[in-house]
Amino acid sequence: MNLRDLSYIVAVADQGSFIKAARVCNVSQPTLSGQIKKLEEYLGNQIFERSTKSLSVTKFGEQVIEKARAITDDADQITKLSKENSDPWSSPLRLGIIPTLGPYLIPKFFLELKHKIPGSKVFFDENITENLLRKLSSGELDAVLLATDVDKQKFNHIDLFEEPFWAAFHKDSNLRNIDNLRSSDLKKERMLLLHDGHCLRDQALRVCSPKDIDIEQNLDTRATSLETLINIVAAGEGFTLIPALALQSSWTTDMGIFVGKINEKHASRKISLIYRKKFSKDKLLKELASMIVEQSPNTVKILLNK
Amino acid sequence: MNLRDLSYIVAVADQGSFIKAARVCNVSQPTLSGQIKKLEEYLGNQIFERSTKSLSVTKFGEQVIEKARAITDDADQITKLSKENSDPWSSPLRLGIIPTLGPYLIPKFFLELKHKIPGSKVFFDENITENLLRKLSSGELDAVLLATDVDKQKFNHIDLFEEPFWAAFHKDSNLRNIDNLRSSDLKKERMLLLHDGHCLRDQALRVCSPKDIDIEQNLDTRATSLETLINIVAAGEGFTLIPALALQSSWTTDMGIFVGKINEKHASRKISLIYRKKFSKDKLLKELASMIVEQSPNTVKILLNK
DNA sequence: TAATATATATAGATAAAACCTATTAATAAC
DNA sequence: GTTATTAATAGGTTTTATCTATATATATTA
Repeated sequence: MNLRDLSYIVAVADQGSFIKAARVCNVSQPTLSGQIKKLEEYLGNQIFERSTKSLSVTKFGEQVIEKARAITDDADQITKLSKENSDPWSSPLRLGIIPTLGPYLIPKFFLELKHKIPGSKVFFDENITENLLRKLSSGELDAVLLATDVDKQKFNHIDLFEEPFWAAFHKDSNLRNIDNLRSSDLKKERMLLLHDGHCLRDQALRVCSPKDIDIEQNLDTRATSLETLINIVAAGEGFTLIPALALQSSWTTDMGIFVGKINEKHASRKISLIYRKKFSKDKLLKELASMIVEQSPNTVKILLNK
Repeated sequence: MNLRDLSYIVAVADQGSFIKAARVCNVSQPTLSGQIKKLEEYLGNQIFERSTKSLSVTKFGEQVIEKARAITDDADQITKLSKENSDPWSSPLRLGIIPTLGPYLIPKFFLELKHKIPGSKVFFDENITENLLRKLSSGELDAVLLATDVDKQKFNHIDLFEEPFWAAFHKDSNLRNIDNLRSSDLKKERMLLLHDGHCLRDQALRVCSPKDIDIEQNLDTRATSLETLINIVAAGEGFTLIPALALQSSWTTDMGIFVGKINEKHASRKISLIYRKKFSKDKLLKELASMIVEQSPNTVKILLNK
């Protein structure tokens, strides 16, 4: 049995003639007759009763043709699906992003994307790195925006920019008096951290491991968001590291918090777009990547310019 | 696109591996890979994202596989249909029969048929010859039982038996005194006839055209059934011709009607089973024909014995 | 770091099938 | 009897599916 054969019998049923059906199917009449004969032999039953001057459908043929119509219709739907899908934006891009980046980066490019590509749709999943990579591997997500290097064998990556860390501290902190802030200055202060799993936690610890934090005994702070950290800083409990994009001027104006950029090369994190090596819509991701870089502030546009 | 290709992608989706799917489909792995690749190229979109150590289905692939499952399921149904249909009695035999034969012949073979072939089903259509032949041509009926010769070029026929005509007359009729009844005897009496279209009407007129009937002016009787005719005979209005199978002994015992066989060769009609030349279940009809002959009384079993 | 095992892709050859043209057969209409 | 129409048959060509053998890529193991 064969999709083509089924379309042949549907055509004969519709046209009431082998010759006409052959024309509709763009084949010669002997081809059509032969294929239908073979199908009937394969099925062991006649579909048509034919003579030179009359053609009728057997009871069995009626049942077969009904199914054949369903099949050819579904096959047409597959063709239609593939036409629709040849627009890479026909289905939403499923994009994962870490929580310390999502709320600050998404507003910078999302409106522009909607504007430049009106049909574009993005489904965002804000989650910690580990979960995002698992979902990326399983195909639940199409791409993820991370601040962590990943296995270059397993995934492709487009580096977007280098995001510097800033220190955020209380107005009464000693740090306020330091002009050119360095990580060594921070080691004297108490550092506030996010929960396990947040890559920013590890990044902050890599930049500096200050006093008063006994990582081994898990006695450090474990906030679930940058906002919470800032609130603790505002309460005078310590300082924290903030990635550049998350900085808000209102912290200084309303909350008595001062911020200072850490002037060291390693005091930053690299933001990359990660996707599966065989992901078919990689072209779309390259577009997205350049749009994100374009819409990002100059302070972070480092990587792609060099 | 191809039914086989669709079953390949369904197998890969089910097995989660090209190699395993190839085993399930009884083809080599390169064959399966090649065909799926071709299908993806034809559709212009990836169905699977594959590497040597992981396999996932694209969003597009999910939609295609859903349709592919529907298609392969329907294809299986066609195979199932053809298996069911290879029993010729899987669908009812649609059998036409003329009204002057149906009520008397059907009881003679129907129970025996049910007994010998338990799965057999017959759908009867009792109608006049013209309608039956129209339905036979169009395929609405599979075969018809007629007392009329038909175009041997167009239809096949199995002759069953020769059914003699009897005269049925009132006990006071002059015919009662005739020992060896002949058609010439009947011409002196008034003959009662069925409506136009009933073949028995024409057959009766062929046997004898008695007095008191002005066929041209349509002044003859036009009953719609043999029962009605018999009632008119019982009322003493004339005589009628009755085909042998329709004779009832109660007519004489309860209604004062006498019957006599017309001892002439042409005073009979031939009952045949007619079907389209290309009808695929002709074997089944031959079975049915011999069963009818077998179950018919000896008085009519003439044709098949010679 | 190399060796092994596993999965998919590629290459080239072979076998199967679908297809075409030309012709025949059957039937209906003239 | 001739012509027109429709389906079936015959024989040859092209296309396609399939196979085996091999290459490539990636985990796992030694």
